[in-house]
Amino acid sequence: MHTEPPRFALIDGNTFYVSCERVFDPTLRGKPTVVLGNGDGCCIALSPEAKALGLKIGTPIFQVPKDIRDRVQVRSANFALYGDLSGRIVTILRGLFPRVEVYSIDENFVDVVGLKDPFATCLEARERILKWVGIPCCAGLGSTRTLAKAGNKLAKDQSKRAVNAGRLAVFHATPQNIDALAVEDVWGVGRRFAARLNAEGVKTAADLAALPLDHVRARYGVVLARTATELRGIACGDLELEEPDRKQLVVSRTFGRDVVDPMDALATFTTVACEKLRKRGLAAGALWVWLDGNPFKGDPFHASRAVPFPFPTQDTAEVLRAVRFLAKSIQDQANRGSGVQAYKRGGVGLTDLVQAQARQADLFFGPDEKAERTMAVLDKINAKWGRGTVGVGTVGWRVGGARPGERRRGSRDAQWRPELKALSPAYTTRWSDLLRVR
DNA sequence: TCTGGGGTCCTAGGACCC
DNA sequence: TCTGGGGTCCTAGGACCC
Repeated sequence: MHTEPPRFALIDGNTFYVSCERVFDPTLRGKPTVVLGNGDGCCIALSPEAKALGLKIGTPIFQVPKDIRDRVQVRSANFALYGDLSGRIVTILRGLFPRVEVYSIDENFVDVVGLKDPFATCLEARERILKWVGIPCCAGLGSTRTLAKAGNKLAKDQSKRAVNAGRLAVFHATPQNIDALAVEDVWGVGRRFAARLNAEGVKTAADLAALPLDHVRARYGVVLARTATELRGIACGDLELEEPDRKQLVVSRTFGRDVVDPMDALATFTTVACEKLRKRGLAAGALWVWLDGNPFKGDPFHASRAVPFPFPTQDTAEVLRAVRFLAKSIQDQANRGSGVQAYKRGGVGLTDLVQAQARQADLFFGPDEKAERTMAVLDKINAKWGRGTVGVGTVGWRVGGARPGERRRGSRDAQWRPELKALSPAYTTRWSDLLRVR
């Protein structure tokens, strides 16, 4: 076991989505608050007060007893807002630390090597983020990223319910002080591994670190062996400063109700997927499309189709043609029996992604340059005037830019778009939603 | 005739993350 | 009535090739 000075810190926002909602709606502070996922379905974020009422992440809100539901504040997920606040936090961290790895929407790893007092700098980061963005954070320090993660969790535990968390919001984890951390709370240990580890008497992070590495390797694989090694203070990975290129890109949704004609939904997913693709400078070598029945009504229907493109493409129109073809094939198969199949979920996946610049044209196939220039213009217009201002084909467009949950009356997309009843304004990313100060 | 053995690619499933 | 979405990596087994 080594006790090294900290090399990394993990800084993250406490119950991030809830905290974001509270920045612009202070009436939520101190009240049990939940943020719901797509279609106002499941709880995806809970304030501590909501957790205290017994609510759990992932629970469908309609299953929560009414007397409890009446006591919680509910918001629909507002990812435009969360993403924007997340970016502001990253900017603050870049001003304090030499290297920052954006790990997720609410977590950042930073490099603390060479800082005079890493603990104090983490406290400073916490202060600035609280004051300038309004989000309370915790920080974990460690000589490996896994230990920094562990420290973050321990900081959360020890600062819970403290009115002014202060120094308690930062914790330096070492191989010697992680016995209070349950093994299921270790980064890299999920439900399955936790159950198996518990069964062999491994209850804490310290127990896992003490397990012989070849045993971990043989029973659980190389990934968990790395985790165990990192808990001992031996780093197996550094910060990842460059986001690696995506290998696949998926857009899928549960529909607001069962729909018989899923094409409008799939066309919308295709449009969004291709926009993301071009934004990243990638092209898709293959496509897959899938449709599901409603498992909650006992319909296990699932079918998918895939097709490669002759040449990796960025062209929404080309992808859309292929999506229509595959969807029709699924529907034909589904309707061959008795009755008409209805769908509750569907998705579009782009795979075999490559850098668009690096595509090799051959004698027979190359990029459709005219189509791709058209797409570039389309992206520019949508960037300026809002997503969905212009598009390809018959997708349900909306002038001025649509937000999730906004329906066009009488349009076909009203069939599948879930209605969001409690979406907060896009305070920071939409001029018309700016807060007014009287 | 020799029916072995090693390499590679693909896919499906399982595990994890947020 | 209402049931989240988007990723990665590893491994085992089969197909295929030489």
